[in-house]
Amino acid sequence: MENYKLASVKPSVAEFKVGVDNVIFSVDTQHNRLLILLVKRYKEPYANYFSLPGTLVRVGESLEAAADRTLSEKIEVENLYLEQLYTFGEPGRDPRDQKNNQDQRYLSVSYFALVRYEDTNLITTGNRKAVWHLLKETPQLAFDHNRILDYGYQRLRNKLEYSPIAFKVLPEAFTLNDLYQFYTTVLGEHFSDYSNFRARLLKLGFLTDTGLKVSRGAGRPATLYRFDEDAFALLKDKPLVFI
Amino acid sequence: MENYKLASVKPSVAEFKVGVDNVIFSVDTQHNRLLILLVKRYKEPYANYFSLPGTLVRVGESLEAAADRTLSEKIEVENLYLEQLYTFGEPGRDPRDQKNNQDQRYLSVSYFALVRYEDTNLITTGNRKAVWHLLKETPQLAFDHNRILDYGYQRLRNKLEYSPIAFKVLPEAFTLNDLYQFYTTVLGEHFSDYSNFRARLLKLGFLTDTGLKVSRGAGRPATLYRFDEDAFALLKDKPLVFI
DNA sequence: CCAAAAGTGTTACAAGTACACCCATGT
DNA sequence: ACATGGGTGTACTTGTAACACTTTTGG
Repeated sequence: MENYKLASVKPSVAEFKVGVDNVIFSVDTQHNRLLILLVKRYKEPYANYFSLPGTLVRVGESLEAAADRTLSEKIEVENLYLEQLYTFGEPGRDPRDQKNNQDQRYLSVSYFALVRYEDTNLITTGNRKAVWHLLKETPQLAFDHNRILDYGYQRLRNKLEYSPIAFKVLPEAFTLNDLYQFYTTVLGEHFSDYSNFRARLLKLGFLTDTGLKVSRGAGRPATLYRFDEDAFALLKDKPLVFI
Repeated sequence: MENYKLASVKPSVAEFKVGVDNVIFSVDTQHNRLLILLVKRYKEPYANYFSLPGTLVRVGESLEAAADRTLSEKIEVENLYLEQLYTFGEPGRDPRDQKNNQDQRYLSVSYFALVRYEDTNLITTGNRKAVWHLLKETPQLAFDHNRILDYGYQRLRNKLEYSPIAFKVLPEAFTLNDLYQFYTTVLGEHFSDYSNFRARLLKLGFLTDTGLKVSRGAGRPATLYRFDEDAFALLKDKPLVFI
């Protein structure tokens, strides 16, 4: 209302560039390590800091396409899960906001991704090569990326408990122990008793026995299971907790 | 990589205006009606269509501040819950994307709000006055706002099941029936047996008896309860389902 | 034969579901 | 007194948590 009294004080609309920043997780099941993809910045601001892989959205490009592009520029991966995370946009979150142009703002739409570690191929050419980092040893990141990462990690844990994203990222055939290790590395050692985890998962009925067995050194060979999309679809309405 | 071969084909970064669109819900407990706040557009594009209340983010303004501003321009409300919903930004989602300027994009960061119906005061001056609509009878909205609304409604239902937002929006003192009605109008008639709902809520221990009773016509007077923040804080880690 | 890994079973308890029933008030 | 809305109790089923146990392999 009061904005229209004087044309000269009518507040002006901000101009934005929109960045997409990706929180890309991967689980190295062999070594029980939860990994996060980071890139080292080579120019200001925050030169020599690590940051989340990101890019500015281009003309004619959708947000998700920008997220996908970042992924494919850094790693070659076939199997992944991708979803939007959160949008950060306070004035001043990017130092470039202040610099030359008072009206130029930078907004970050963050995306969350979980990729299959085994068939991930890091692209090491170019001057912004990406590397896997242990999540536990994440350094101080550029911009507000530590905050974005925290948010992404929270989402990862929630998603794992309430939806079947693990199966997008495990091998086609996997043992129940593989699955358990996967959950353990993300959610921590004591998220559930193995025996109860087994029982719950098998009772749900969307894991089908492939008939194949795999032997890992000594001990009884493990049954290989496969995720059955169709069987899962039948229960998609009900809670489904893996705790 | 290939972007650097020819400077002339280097893809260019898009310029954005950022809009904030609000999905504002309110529950009229007296009449068991779930309401959504809409405004009628008076100019192109989509003149005379209803749309979600929104605004463009101004210089120096945060996203959440813009959401708050929209709320306070349309309604006067003291008690509310507000959180970010999702960001929509495909090229072409706003007809203005194409129009004059090929590079100008419009991005929408949507916010979800739940406000207390009783102390809400619609501002009816100005040419974009807001009105409550029955959610069930939502008309076709401008832009992609029906999609945003659907997304917001989903979030409302989830939030109600897993977090105590209802108490931000109910009167200070309320009966268990008020609470039950609230849940019923949002989640549908058969979301839970009243007796079991009562038992579950009371067992959780964050509803404290005010000692006051209220009589609604015939029948036994109902106990007024109050939400105890501190008692609730103690259980904030564990699931908490109101189903 | 024994250690290691996989897989099964048991038991005690907590929570969820569907009811039937009792209580306090206005007319 | 009885209809009306508020509130309690119970019996049954299901889920959870902790743990002991059996099976099948390699060395």
